[in-house]
Amino acid sequence: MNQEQLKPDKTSPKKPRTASKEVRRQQLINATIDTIAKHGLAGTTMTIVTRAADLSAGLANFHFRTKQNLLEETLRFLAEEHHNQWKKSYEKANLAPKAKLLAIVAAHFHPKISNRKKIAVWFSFFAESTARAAYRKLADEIDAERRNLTVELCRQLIDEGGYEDVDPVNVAFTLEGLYDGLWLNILMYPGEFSRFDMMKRIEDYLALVFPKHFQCSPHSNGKG
Amino acid sequence: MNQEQLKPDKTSPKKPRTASKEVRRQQLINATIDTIAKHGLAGTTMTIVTRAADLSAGLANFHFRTKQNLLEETLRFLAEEHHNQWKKSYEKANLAPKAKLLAIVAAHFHPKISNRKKIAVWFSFFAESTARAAYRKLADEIDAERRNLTVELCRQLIDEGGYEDVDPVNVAFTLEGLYDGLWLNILMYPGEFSRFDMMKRIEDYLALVFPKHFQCSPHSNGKG
Amino acid sequence: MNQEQLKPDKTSPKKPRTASKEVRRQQLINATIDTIAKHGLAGTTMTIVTRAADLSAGLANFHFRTKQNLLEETLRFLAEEHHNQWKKSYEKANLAPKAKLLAIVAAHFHPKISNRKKIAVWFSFFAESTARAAYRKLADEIDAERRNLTVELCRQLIDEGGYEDVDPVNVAFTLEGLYDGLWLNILMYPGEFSRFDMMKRIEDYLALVFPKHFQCSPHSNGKG
Amino acid sequence: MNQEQLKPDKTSPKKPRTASKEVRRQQLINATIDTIAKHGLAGTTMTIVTRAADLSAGLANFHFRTKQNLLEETLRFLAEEHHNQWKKSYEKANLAPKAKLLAIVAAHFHPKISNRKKIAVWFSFFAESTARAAYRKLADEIDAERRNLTVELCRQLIDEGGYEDVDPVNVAFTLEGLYDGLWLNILMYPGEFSRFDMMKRIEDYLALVFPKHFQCSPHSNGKG
DNA sequence: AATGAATGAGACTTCATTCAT
DNA sequence: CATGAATGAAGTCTCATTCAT
Repeated sequence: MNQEQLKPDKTSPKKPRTASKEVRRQQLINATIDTIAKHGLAGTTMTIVTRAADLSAGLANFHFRTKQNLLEETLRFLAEEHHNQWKKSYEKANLAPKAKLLAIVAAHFHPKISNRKKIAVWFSFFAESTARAAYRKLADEIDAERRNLTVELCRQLIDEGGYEDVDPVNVAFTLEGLYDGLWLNILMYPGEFSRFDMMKRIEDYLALVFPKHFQCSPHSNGKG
Repeated sequence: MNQEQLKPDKTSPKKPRTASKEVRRQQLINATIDTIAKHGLAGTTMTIVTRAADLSAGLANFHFRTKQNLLEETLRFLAEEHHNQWKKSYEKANLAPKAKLLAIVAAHFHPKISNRKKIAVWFSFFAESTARAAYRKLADEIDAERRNLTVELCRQLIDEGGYEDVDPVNVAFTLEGLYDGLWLNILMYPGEFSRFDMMKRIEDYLALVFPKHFQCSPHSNGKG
Repeated sequence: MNQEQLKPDKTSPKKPRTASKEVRRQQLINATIDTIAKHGLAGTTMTIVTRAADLSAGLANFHFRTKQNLLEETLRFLAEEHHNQWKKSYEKANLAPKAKLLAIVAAHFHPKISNRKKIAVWFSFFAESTARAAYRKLADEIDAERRNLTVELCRQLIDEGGYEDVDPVNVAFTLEGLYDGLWLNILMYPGEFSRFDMMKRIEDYLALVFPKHFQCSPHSNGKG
Repeated sequence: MNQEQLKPDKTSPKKPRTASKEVRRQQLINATIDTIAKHGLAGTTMTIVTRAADLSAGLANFHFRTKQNLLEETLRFLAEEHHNQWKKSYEKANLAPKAKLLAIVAAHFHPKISNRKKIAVWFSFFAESTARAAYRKLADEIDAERRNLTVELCRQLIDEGGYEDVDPVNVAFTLEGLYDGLWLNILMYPGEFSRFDMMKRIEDYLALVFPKHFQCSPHSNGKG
């Protein structure tokens, strides 16, 4: 995994005492993700983060100035990683609307994006969003762009399939709700759901809305 | 609202110096909910909570022993309140499966249950559930009971309507995912969604799955 | 044991809700002794004491005004109990000096006086005597009277036996030192020494000083 | 005295902001000894200790983690200091048993070891030993080693002098009792006894037990 | 670029004492 | 005489941040 490579090998006799600004920043952000996932946002202290990064307390301050800033940069990193993930698949030219929609769904449940650790971090920030407007603003921006695209793709599917009664906005919001709800399942019931269970559940919903484009998959026990 | 009545009027010359254990506990739990909603779990201190309850710092310790215990009791209160809400409607005898299912949905979005303040608290606990097993256990228990009932109701609807391809377990989990995802919307986009928008979205989904029982509602802009 | 009788039977359905001032005071003093022995002076709180006495927090305040006062009264009780013990035996008329001296020794190691619980309390007060002059004053007074008597008795023994080289003051101080040192042994090595071991050790010393009056007892393993 | 040198001069414009771990630890341990002697164990707070050390409150936690740990390390320091003191004199090769025994006695009453301040600390820990097993264990270990040596030395003296009726174990325990009892005298009657008074009293006892080895010193008033 | 001792504000908690009942 | 909820000062400990090295 990415952050593991960056973390210096503890068994090696020496670790390099200097590294580039970017390497250190990423090292600390990865350690922050690990720590929030393990101890929760309330249990995340600079000491734990810097120890997880195998760096000194002073260095975190040097690179991020304040704890609050480190947290915000961590959220920004996750947001950008997420954004890049779906943007990359989505922008492959010549994809049909159906394939583009599925690309967004797949990105959402890609293991790099939707592992339990990162979901834990997302929900920590969601939970604090009432208290900290900065978090909500950040989360808002990426959601809005993706949702608008989803609305557009649904419109195209409606055109293609002639689904007269379907409201594209409604479908897009329901999809967004499903994304988050299923993520929460991954968080709360660790080990019970695979990414494929989740994607299947989304596709089953799409099959109901757009039956000419998507097929309802065969029964399963719903637990993967 | 309840906690407002309990909070003594600060302008009155005297407040009663003693009250029953139950009154004080509820007063503190209500103040805890207010505080988490306003400051987040990480920003919730005993000082803020007790000041919000207009009580002394020592009293919280007297009634709840530790902060952690107060938080857990607050979560338990919310869980029980939620549980009572849907159980009450659900148990009205002679209700058809469709009506029972709708009763559960309505309970989930009842203003007493799903106002922004309480949802903020729920998500705070969800976020910490990785770090604190006690939270997950509590949330688990109420979810499981309701989900099992939903599976059973779906099974009855399938029997009644002959929906051969519908997997009741799958539907139940998707519904649960939707509940949480829509709650998150209420949290993240305050003021944009009414409880009726949310319920309509659920019913639209049910209309797709069980078309003989539920009607898809007419178009809307999805924003309430 | 004394304090056990005073402590109401917890299994009885009712305890008398009122009792005389003296009974309650003694109940609380006994509970204080138990608590200091068990938790140390630093770990002794009014809550623990009153719970041990099976009484309410307010009552201790009613009877003793402050915690400090309760502690001092407890020390005074022990001091008086100790004083009465040796005074009673000592004052039996017609006792010879040797018998009187032995009476004082026996009183010091009487099970009512020198059980591990009470010794623990004594040393707690000794330890704080630097910080709290009141404790030292109290302990001083009883010690001085007894030591003066010991000096007088030694003088009489010296007269009787013609021990020319013996300094009665020196012997008295050494005896006092031995009393305390042996008490400390009882405290530090619970279960290893009986009162008879202790008294024998004192008598061995007296046999060395006053060989015509006391006999050195036969060898033992020194552990009782 | 040692701790005075370590304490920076408050009137100097600057004190060094950093020092080695060992220096700070010793500075805090010395301040702890001063504080216990002055305020008693129950009156010893971290605030008082750190102020006495002229250091910040947080630093004590940084170096000792908890108050309890600081107290235990303080006791350990005293125990080791004591142990080193008698071990050093004792191990001087070619000393006769008599000289070795006197070396142990002298170490016990050496001003570095048996000043009133440190004795106050010792008795504070003795008093709490019922409540805190850790204290007793620590005190036990050093006592046992020294007492065993004393037994051995007595045995050698008995051989040399042919004291048939003397039980070496008994003498050793009596000596230990005397040590502690005389220490308590130093604590309770400050200014009344010199170390020489104490040592003389021990030697008088030894002269009674081993008359061929030790001489009873001439009379004194027993008060130094 | 990096360390880690040091600070101090503020968190949680304890506990002697008060007081309405 | 008795209770026990309530207070609030003071205690221990945490932790983001600073700074000399």
